[in-house]
Amino acid sequence: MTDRYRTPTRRAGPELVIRKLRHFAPLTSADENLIQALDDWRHDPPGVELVRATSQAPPRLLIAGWAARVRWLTDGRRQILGFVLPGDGVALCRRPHPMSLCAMVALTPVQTLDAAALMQAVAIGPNDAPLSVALHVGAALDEQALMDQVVRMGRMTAYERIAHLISELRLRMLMVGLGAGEQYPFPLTQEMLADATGLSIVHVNRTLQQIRRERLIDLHTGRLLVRDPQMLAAVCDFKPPSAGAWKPK
Amino acid sequence: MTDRYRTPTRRAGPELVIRKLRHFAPLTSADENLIQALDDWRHDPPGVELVRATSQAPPRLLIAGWAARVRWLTDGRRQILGFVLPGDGVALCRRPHPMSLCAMVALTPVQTLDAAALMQAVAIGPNDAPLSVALHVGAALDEQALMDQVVRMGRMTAYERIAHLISELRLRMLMVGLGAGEQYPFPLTQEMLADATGLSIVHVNRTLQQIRRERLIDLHTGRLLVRDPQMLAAVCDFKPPSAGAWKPK
DNA sequence: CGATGTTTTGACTCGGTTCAAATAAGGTGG
DNA sequence: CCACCTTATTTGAACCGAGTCAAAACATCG
Repeated sequence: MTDRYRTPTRRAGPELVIRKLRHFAPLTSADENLIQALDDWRHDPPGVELVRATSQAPPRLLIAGWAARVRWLTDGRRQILGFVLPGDGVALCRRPHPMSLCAMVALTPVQTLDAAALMQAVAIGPNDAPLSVALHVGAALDEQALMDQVVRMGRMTAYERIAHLISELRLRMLMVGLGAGEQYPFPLTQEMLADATGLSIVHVNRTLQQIRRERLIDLHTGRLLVRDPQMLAAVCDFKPPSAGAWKPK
Repeated sequence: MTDRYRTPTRRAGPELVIRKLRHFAPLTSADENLIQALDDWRHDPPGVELVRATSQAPPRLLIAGWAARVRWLTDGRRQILGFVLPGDGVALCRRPHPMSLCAMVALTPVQTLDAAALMQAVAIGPNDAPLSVALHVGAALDEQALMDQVVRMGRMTAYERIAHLISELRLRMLMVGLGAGEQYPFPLTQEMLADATGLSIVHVNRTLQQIRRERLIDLHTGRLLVRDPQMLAAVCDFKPPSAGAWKPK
């Protein structure tokens, strides 16, 4: 695999996180400095279990590369519960609890940053401090995403599921400032999409072709071009997480 | 509808909650008294929105009757995200956040109890107080249930989905002491089961018949008899929420 | 250049949906 | 207690969305 997903420099990485959290609360410059100052980097190759389902993992931030939250059935079937994008947390849960709720696996080469100092600061400060609020809103959005995942697989057609998932990923990338001009990095294989949408690989392939044929998206070699974001959202009843949760720019 | 689901007396209701939380942490008698002392009751008929998706609701405890967390697509399709059983929380989320994440609807006549005093006590006390821990574990289990829901609909057959869902509900009822001798209240219609499992009503019906034919369960007029809990769990790879989260009796 | 993983295509099958109608169960009012 | 209404369950038959199997075409990388 190329190092296409390892691009962020020392400064650009934390910048992603700040950009995301600023959507949720007006960070103080102290907050931003705190995030900029994180420096315990770590690189992992694809396939690595960043979080094990059974044990508790230390909190980190994903700075570059993609990961997925995953569950396996004993017979080998795999279900992806959600994707983890740059700027998202890894084991950032604030519940004081010995068990992490599911495994997280790197899908590409991945860079993470230790976030213990961040969580420490939040734990000490008041519950309504901007940083704390921002993290809570982020956690709420994660939960919303999990609910969207349920609705997709419970009540949507293959076509809608994929359009909806892509709409979600697009919005999340937009929020952290990844991609420009409706062009985004998209390192997912069709197998990963299948495991995330509850479809077979073959059917994902055919459905993608249909969406492409209808000129809603373009998808080649790790790059996604969303030709018609509005139509893409319309065909699958995609609605950005409800008003009030965060204010888009 | 009968008043089959309105049975708990003034004392038996809170008892359910205590029984549940005791699985998660050794409550102090002060904790238990606090719960017993809650007394702002409320009764609602089936169909009532206990929580609206858009606004924030005050925290309550469900004491009698069943509810469901629900999402609607604009064309009317409905998805049930999970069921809420006696002893469970209603809007018990501890995130200080203006948005509730999805609607909750009463499926039967329902009794709830105001839990503001409970949340207040927890907010004041330390984070590792037993009561606080218990609520956190409860929240973690809720999240696990949501993940199970994803796996069911993403990667399981109709037969497995229903067996798995019933296994989950059985375990949760066991935990609060509802039902005895493998016989449990079961107020769900096949339409509700369909909306929860992502299947059609007709197919739920046929699948239930198959499970009955195989003598795993018996299901009549609001009562569930689990004839073979182990086999029921085995056929769908059901595993109780991972060890450490709570210790079954 | 071969080796490996990913995407694509075709043909066939099947699990689950849909539509429509019959039957059963509960709830209500006389 | 019966007649009636409504809602829930059950059945049958036709259909279709998505899965499976197998092989070909592409990419990417060492």
